[in-house]
Amino acid sequence: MAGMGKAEDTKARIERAALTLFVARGVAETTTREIAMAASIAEGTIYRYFPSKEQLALNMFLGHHRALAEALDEAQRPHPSLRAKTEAIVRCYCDWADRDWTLFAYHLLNQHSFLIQVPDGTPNPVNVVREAIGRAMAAGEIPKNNVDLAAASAIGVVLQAATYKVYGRFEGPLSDHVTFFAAAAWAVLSVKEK
Amino acid sequence: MAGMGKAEDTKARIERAALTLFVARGVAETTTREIAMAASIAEGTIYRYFPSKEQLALNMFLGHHRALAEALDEAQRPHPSLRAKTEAIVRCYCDWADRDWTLFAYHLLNQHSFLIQVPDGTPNPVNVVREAIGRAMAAGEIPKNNVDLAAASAIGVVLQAATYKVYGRFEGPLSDHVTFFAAAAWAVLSVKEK
DNA sequence: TGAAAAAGAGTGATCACTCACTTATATCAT
DNA sequence: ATGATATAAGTGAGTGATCACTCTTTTTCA
Repeated sequence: MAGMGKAEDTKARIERAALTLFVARGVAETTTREIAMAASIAEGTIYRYFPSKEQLALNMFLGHHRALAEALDEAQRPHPSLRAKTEAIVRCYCDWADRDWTLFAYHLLNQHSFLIQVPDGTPNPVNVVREAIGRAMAAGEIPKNNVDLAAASAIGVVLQAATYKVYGRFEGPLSDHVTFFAAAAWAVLSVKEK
Repeated sequence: MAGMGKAEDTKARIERAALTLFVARGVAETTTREIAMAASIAEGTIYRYFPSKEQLALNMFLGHHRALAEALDEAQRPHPSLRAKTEAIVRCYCDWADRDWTLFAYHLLNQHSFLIQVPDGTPNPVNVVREAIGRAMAAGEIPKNNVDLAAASAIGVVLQAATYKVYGRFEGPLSDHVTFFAAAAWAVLSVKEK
């Protein structure tokens, strides 16, 4: 932990311990005592850095949510075509998953509990994809379908595979399959509804 | 509730109340007192029908899980080609979702907590799809890719759309989009990896 | 030596579950 | 039919355990 003060180190240890336990056992099922033990600190120390267990859980979710959205947006922006954007987004997403799998899995498995608490105006991974698709439909690059439906199905191609990796249905880095995911997502987007 | 004894009616009321609350607030966040109030019975009555809150939650999950798997298997069996099986499976799945949306949403949102507790040998929705895809690959009907990966991505096309309906990203019955889902899933399966 | 950080016993609230009891319903002898 | 009795269904106050969070004390270190 180079260049990290003692306090910041403690805070990071708390977050990492909480993250691991949240993924393994669920947020509600993880106690503050367990977090403290896993982080090798006292229970009270958690509250020097976070006002509550809920805020600790929410902060980590929102941090990753926003950062991922910004990364995806930067990845797709330079490319002119949706086909190229698709590949760039998929690659960026898989890289994020592989870089910090625990954080990624936490974000993936707890969307339903935190998504409603995302403040308005926060960069949003789904919106990045949705808007790129919407523009491509308007430009006639792909068939004009229901945008939300197309976005959901295309995202699902990658997201469900990631979910099954969380469940242990297969191993190895997600990035190994970037080409397949991109081709599959593109195939979905090319389908003409009805 | 035709042909339902008083006891069975009470049991059904408990299950329905629990289901609604579990979907709206989460299993861990729902108290037995709330379930009792919503079902218009006393808290103690829950324990005449279920040994614990956990078993109540697990029973409902497993019941739907097994029944869905059997329905999907019956839906795909008569069809010879994977293309036809795909359409049949997608249609069956969407019908189940539309028929009892609360139960469906409960199953969808709580897979990660219950999937590890599914007894070996239980009919499994994912396996039905996986095996159909595996046979089609062996028969040369579709390109020979990683079976788990192909299954995950194809399933994701429908499942993620269903998830976004839970989140309120769009409305109306899932069945309205059966043709699109089937075409999109088929497009994914037709992609040649690498 | 003073302020920041960490400790960990303590606290009040919550919650799943129990249990002694009441009420409703079914069974059956007269 | 009627009353007696057995069984099932339902009740809700009570209980013990748990847990997030607090507070006073102790340690660390600049």
